[in-house]
Amino acid sequence: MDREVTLADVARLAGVSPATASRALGGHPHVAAGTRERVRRIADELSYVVSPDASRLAGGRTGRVAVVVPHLSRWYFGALLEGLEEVLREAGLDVLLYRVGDAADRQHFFRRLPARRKVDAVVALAFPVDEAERARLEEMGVEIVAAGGQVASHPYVSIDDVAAGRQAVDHLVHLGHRRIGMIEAVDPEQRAHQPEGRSRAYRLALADAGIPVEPELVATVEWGADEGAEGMARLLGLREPPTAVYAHSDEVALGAVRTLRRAGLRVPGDVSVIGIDDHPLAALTDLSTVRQPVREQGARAGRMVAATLSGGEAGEGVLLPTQLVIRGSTGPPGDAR
Amino acid sequence: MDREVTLADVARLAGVSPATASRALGGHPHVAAGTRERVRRIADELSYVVSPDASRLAGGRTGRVAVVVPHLSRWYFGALLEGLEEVLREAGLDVLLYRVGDAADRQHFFRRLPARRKVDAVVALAFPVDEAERARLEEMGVEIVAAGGQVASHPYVSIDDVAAGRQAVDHLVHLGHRRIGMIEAVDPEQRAHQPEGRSRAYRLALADAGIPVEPELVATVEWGADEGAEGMARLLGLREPPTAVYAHSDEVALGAVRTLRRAGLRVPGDVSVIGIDDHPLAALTDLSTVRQPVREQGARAGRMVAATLSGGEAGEGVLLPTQLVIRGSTGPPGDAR
DNA sequence: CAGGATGATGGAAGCGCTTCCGATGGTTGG
DNA sequence: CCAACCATCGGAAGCGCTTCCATCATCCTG
Repeated sequence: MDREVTLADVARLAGVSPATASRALGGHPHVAAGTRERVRRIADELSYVVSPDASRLAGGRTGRVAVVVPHLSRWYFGALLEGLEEVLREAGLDVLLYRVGDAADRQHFFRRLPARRKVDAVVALAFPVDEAERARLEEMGVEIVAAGGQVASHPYVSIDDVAAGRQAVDHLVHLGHRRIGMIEAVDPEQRAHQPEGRSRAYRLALADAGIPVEPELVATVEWGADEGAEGMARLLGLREPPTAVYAHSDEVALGAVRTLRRAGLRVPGDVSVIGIDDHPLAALTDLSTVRQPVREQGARAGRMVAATLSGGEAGEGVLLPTQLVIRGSTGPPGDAR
Repeated sequence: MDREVTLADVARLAGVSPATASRALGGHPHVAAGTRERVRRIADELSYVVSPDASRLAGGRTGRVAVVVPHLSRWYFGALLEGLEEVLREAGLDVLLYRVGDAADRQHFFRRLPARRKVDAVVALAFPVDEAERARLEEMGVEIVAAGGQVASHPYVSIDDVAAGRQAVDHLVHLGHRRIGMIEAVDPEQRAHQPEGRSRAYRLALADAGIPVEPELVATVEWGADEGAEGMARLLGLREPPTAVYAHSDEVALGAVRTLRRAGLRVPGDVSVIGIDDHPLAALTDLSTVRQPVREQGARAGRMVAATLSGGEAGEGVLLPTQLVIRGSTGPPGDAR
């Protein structure tokens, strides 16, 4: 079993001291250009890689980043993670995965992790980080980047939820719908006060169209397809049901569609349905939606992390564009084609 | 910023040397029971946790396990990972995530990771590990556990793919179908020679039922809903199309259903469709399937890892049971209800 | 051309832990 | 009652790296 290649090996081969070798590799100043080159070349030839453990112990970087995510089995989070992981891996950073669901998890996470200085940065995936938590991490010298959700005063990459929601609702309005319902999903595991752009978009769009907002047309459910189905049932129970429904996400919309079919109603003949995300199954089920670039958000967040850790600037927040995708689940009202 | 609690602190408080403290915490022999107790109590009070970095550097464990997974955005892998992560986190182990897709990734992974001794164990999620790779890890003292796929001669937790497939196909046979098609999905990123139990099950079930296997009734596609749709189209193009179709997984089955609907055929009136997995959307779309306990497989794998790392035995392989779930996508042939 | 400033490098300490090697003192058996 | 043992514990040496500090060799300025 061949021994590990150490810094000392590289230094010896390059004819310098370990101290200089370390500086050369770390890109520190006060190292002659020639020396730096030589050390780097030797290191490369030996395919030397610093030991994260030793480095970290001695006060350096760990080469690891924590990724915090509330769910793993939902497509959205998986795709986000996939984009992120790829970039991070290519940047030579290891990904430490933490699923943090409820409040207890959160508390535990924020108390434990930074104290052990296991990572150089944390990426919060669709995961609101509050001010106190942010301060805690900052204090410990850990960088933060958010993807799929904004963190006040921190680099993030996300979509404009309000704009996305408006694309969806405006589409329904343009089709001529006046009685538009919303199935609003809340995540029970997340803190309640999430500023819900998608819901706000609904009210804004209706207001702009001069349509009064009727509270009974808003069904609030927990996130999920079954819950979406239930929300739709609620809407169907109204004296005057909506002719179109805007769902918080595609999974919720898919649930709504099922309820409609079971009720013998045609989509979009009797009721139009639109979601948000462009989940792979949306294409399959011919669901109109607003596409957001999920993998891309993860990848961008990854690049931001890599950039800050290599000394550069992460840049400020980025909002990626969304795009209305019209499929077969939306049409003019009363169009019993 | 309060300093980290170190082993030295614990030792001092307990009135012993760091050496003894380390042994006490590590559960080594040759430590008086009383001393061990005392040290542990003090450590607990101070909520001391060993620094993985220092421990690893000094030749101990890292407290980390690598999880290798070919995909992240598919429900199956996410669910597997969710179960695994939860158990590992509770056991105090950190999860290092590696997505390893194609052959190049694999090679890179197996060459790099173990050499840097970053982890104590690796869990391969639905990821065949070949003999050479296994040997490489073993040689470096890294434990291996597989979930959702067997690894010869290593602890694993999985389902019996052949049995699951038979449950599905037998169901179609029992309903009276004689002309049964199969949409077989292969993962382009995985090595080709995966021993496909689900496909074997098809041939076995037909043989048992005395139905000749006709090659034209087997459509092989890449994994995915769209691909499933395409496979179904192929089957529909046959002179005599099948009256029932067995799909490799629910996503594939869902694609098949879409093709059938577009073709104006009723499910199950004209064609029955069954998948495997019990994907959340299967319930939603009323798809018959064979349920497998996905999260549970991940969790079990996690427990196996935790067990081996704490010195116990992981136990041999475990096959979890699957269960036929009859929904509305399967029915007797020619039942145009 | 001298004195200080600046740049490049090596020496050495030490991060927090594990473990080898001995030292110590109590046991046991002949 | 003494030698041989053994269980228990402390001392100390690193693991591989970063960084502080000291040391020279240059280089500039006046």
